[in-house]
Amino acid sequence: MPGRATIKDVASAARVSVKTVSRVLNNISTVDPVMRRRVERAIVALDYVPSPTARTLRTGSTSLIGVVVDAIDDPFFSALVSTVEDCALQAGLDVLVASTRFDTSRERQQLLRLLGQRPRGIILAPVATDLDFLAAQRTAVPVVTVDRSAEGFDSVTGDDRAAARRGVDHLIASGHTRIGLIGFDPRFQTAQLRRLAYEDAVQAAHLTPDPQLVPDVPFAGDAARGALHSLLSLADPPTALFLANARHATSVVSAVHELGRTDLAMVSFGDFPLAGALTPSVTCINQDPHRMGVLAFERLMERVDDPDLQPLNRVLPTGFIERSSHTLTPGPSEPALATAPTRGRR
Amino acid sequence: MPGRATIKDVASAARVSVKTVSRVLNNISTVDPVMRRRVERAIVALDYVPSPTARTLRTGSTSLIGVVVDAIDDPFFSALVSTVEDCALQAGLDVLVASTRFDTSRERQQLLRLLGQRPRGIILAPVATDLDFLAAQRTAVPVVTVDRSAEGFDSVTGDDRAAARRGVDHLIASGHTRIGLIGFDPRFQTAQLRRLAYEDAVQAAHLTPDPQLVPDVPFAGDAARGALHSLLSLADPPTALFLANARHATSVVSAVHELGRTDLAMVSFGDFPLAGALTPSVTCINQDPHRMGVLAFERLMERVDDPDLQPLNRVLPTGFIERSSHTLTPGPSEPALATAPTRGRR
DNA sequence: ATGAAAGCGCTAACAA
DNA sequence: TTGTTAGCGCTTTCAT
Repeated sequence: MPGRATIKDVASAARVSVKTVSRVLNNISTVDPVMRRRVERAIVALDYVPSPTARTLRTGSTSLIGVVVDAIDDPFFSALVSTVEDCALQAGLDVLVASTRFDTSRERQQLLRLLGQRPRGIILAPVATDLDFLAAQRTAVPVVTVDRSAEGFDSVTGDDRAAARRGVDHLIASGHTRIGLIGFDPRFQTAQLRRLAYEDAVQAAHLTPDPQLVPDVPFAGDAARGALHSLLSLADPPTALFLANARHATSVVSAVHELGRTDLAMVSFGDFPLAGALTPSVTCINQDPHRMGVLAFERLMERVDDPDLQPLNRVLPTGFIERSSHTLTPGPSEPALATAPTRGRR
Repeated sequence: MPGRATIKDVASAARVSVKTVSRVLNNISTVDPVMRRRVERAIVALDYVPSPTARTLRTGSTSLIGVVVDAIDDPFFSALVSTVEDCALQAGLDVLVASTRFDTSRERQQLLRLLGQRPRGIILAPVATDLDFLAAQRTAVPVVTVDRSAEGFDSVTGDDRAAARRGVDHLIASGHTRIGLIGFDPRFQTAQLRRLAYEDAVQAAHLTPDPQLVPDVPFAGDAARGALHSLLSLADPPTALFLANARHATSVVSAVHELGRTDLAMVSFGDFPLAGALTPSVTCINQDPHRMGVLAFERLMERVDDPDLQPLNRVLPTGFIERSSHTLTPGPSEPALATAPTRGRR
């Protein structure tokens, strides 16, 4: 095990200076073809591979970008990370991933770790609202936030409030007057916006607001099932559910099926696999993580090239997939049997 | 823009030598508490983050590991990556991700890029069978493969053949004699093993083997739907389907529901979200990506500590989740209505 | 217990 | 066109 060859070894083997080797490595045109040839042969002979570490230390610039999301196994974020990884590959960058698990201190820790790697930029789904340490001059790294925005940073988000309003309105239009909201975590911006939209819709339809219909559900863990149970045991339980995010939607849908309560109308914020195959099929607000990833990456590269850009908050329109779960008509409170009124899909 | 703080800045701010700062950073016990305190305050005050690059250059060892999988947005692999990320965080390592998209040349490219970052080790779901360049002495990096094995490397895989056999046997025990296999890509080891198991089962039950029941389905893309259609248009179509992986299972289940052909019996290799909420609920072979991730990571660390270990092929038992889709009884070819015989879940 | 100085492999000034 | 020299930020002898 002779240890790795260094640029010096190459230089002495080729009987040139290290600088000449460096020039060859960096494809600088002003190198005599003869020497270039000598250097190239030495490189091959010694199995020389340049050290990116040393280069980075010298130039101060890595080929790394960081991606920090709530959880890598969340379908929405795994799609996002996957897209970013594609973009990065094309741009010749490597991707560092880290997850926050909705925990601000873990987020901070992860961000600091990442910062240590001196990435060219970071794409972040922010948990904390106070990200000052990221903006601190001494540490400054280009950051684009996704899904949620943070003061002073570029962002690419969905139009949460408008989309959520549309979803709740659909439920109301189907005749529901008691609509539960599952997935409200007061700490998160998206949750807040979606809740505001819910309240707008309730108010616009002159329904009776009821805080009991909007339990707090922490993002982390599986609190959604518990929320469903407490909602169902209310004296005057909801006949419809607005599911504020796809993760909780998946839990709630599972629970609803286990309980045989498929008579409950539902709209989910965020499409999820098999939503259309369920009985009844679940109506969803459709976010596009791929597009979000592409736009965030592009913006990040713009900012890397010009750090003095004004922060830009890009809001993506969301789609709406009308399936059947929102149309369930609230019956006279006799829960229907396992298979609900809806049947006519395709 | 004062530039980043360095260890020197910290040292002069704390009025100690760089070595003392270094000692504090590396938690060396022989540091006077008073000085330690001074250093710690300076670190906070200056927002100092040590440079792993410089440390790496000096010590020759990075704090990076690489994870290379088929696709980051595959539920199985996103769970795996997520677990590895957790382990890495605990061990103080950062995670580089890359995807192969089932493409050997992309795999090679990704691996070479990763190698350039000098990671401590790599966890890889291999596509190519020839990974010699990874083992080359000068480049040698510890590698543990997951899901599939490769000659000469540690691996953590499922017991594909045994598990698949069990799944097909269940279908046969329910009375099916024409069983389709969807998800066979001849290029992949797991697919081959699962197909062998399928053939074992068919033979053991003295059924008539029929190659038409086993279409080639490339892993990449969405060829599973097409395979389903061609299977269904056979003169003597299958009454049951063995779905050889969770990705294709999701596609097929969607298609089956769109076609209203929920009378088809199914067993899926790999559990997936909502499998239990569908009607009928889908019986699954249950792999545990979390466990696989933990074991792969642990093995990688062992190998990092001792590169001369003998390669170890760890095979994980898989679970079996009996739900209802495998029990559908092959009727006299009159497709049942939307809701199949099964009903009694919970 | 602490510090001064050397050097990891590379590139950027500056000279020649 | 080519070579010399001085660091990038850190850890590590080796003194003190």
